Amino acid sequence: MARVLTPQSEDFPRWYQDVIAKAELAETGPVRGSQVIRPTGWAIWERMVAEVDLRIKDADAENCSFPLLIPESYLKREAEHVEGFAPELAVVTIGGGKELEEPAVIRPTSETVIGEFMAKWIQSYRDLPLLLNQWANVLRWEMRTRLFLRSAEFHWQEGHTAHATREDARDYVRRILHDVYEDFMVNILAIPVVVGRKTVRERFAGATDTYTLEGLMRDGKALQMGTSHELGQNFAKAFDIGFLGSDGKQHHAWTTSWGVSTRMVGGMIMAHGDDNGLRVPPRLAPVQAYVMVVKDGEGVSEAAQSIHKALKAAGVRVKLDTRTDVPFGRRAVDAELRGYPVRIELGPRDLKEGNVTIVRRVDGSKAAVSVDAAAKAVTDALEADQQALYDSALAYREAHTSDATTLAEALEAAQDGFVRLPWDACGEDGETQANQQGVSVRCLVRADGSVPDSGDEPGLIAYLARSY
RNA sequence: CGGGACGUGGCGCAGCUUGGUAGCGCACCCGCUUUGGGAGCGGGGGGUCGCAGGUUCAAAUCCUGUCGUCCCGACCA
Repeated sequence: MARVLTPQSEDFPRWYQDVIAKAELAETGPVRGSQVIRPTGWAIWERMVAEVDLRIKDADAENCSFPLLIPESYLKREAEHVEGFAPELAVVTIGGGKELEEPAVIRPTSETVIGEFMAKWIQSYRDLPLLLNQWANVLRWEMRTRLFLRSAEFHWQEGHTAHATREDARDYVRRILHDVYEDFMVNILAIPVVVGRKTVRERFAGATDTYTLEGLMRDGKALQMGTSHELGQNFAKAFDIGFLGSDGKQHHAWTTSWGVSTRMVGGMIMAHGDDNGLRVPPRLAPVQAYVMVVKDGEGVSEAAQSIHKALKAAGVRVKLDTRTDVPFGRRAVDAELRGYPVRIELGPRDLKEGNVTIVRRVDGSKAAVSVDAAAKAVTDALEADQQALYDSALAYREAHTSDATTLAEALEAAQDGFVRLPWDACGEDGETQANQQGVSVRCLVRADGSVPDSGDEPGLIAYLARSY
């Protein structure tokens, strides 16, 4: 078999770029840091959107749309927020050929505009909670960019909510963290995640508490797959989001924000991909089954049509390929690069025996199955391989997670995956030292693995790793 | 922002040292033969060499300026 991609073991970043190019997922745009997402890549993102959106709605948040441009003055109202974002803002100063009275910032995130409007819409405790979400693109002028993982412009969903009490805000942030994000990542993306709390240093600009979901990529580096923040009353005070309580007194609301982005596409690629290309988890895959006519003749295309129909009827997302003028090898390699979970090959040779060949992307296995049993075999394979991908990602993570008792030990082990180190043995000074060596504290968890309410709880465990 | 490199058909590159008006691989188009792991042969289309200026009879090649991109570092939900 001809070598299509740079092997992961030879040069992982190169492999990553190769897959994205060869599978035609995306390429860089004309302006620095911008990216063009091609149909194959966008289809994967659309599936992510569909699944995450379902869960967001189950959490009772409603979708809406806020403007791309934000008055510059809004950003300045929350001190830490401006400080955090100022260096990466793009600002519009001219409109219609005239200098604008007030420059408009292209949104890097929308806490500020949404806060402004929440203030208008909330009068009473009866208006709370207010649960909003928007699917949007945002812009951050990043110094160094990589397709999907860190692009200047990227697509995401950003949820913004306001609550009457701190407890309610906290509960909601946790609900999003677990019921929306963790559930999606584990059950659809098939990526195990460490769910925890960010240290003060890694906290979102303007938040009081930041939570994260960290995945481990196949090169031993961690990737933040999503975050959820408690903003306390910081934004409520800056934007005057107030309400009259049942006690007849005026209060500031407690707000939250949370998001996942196109970065997850990069995470899916790096958590599951192998030297033959993508391995897209079946439940996520825009194309789950790829029906391929190997060669014409002897009723082959009729059989292909009927299998295509049967699979569709069984609820499988299926693509039919009858391009017999394109060589077999090219089509097989393309299907593997794109990570279609199951390929059904039909040719006169198999059909003579009443069979088709079923090829599974996860383990590369090939099996002859009778035409009648094909649909069932495909749905069974999809289910089994969803689990198989999760199991292998979990096994990889377990094999690349170690325990350390001292910082020095941890820094050594962090060269190849996660290290668990008692937070007491690390601390903020240790975190600074780790950062200097390219290692960061990804998050803090309790000894039982649950998410801490505060960074000051005794007995916390820090997860350290190199990261994207 | 500090250090390094590079801009030549769609992509990847050679040519530049020793100026003479552009070449290779892939991709693309046509034809025939092929098709169970990126097919073979033959034919063909497409670039004025990032941009501007200069030297020269003559510039992709030399000089100056300029713009852009990439890599390393710093920076970074």
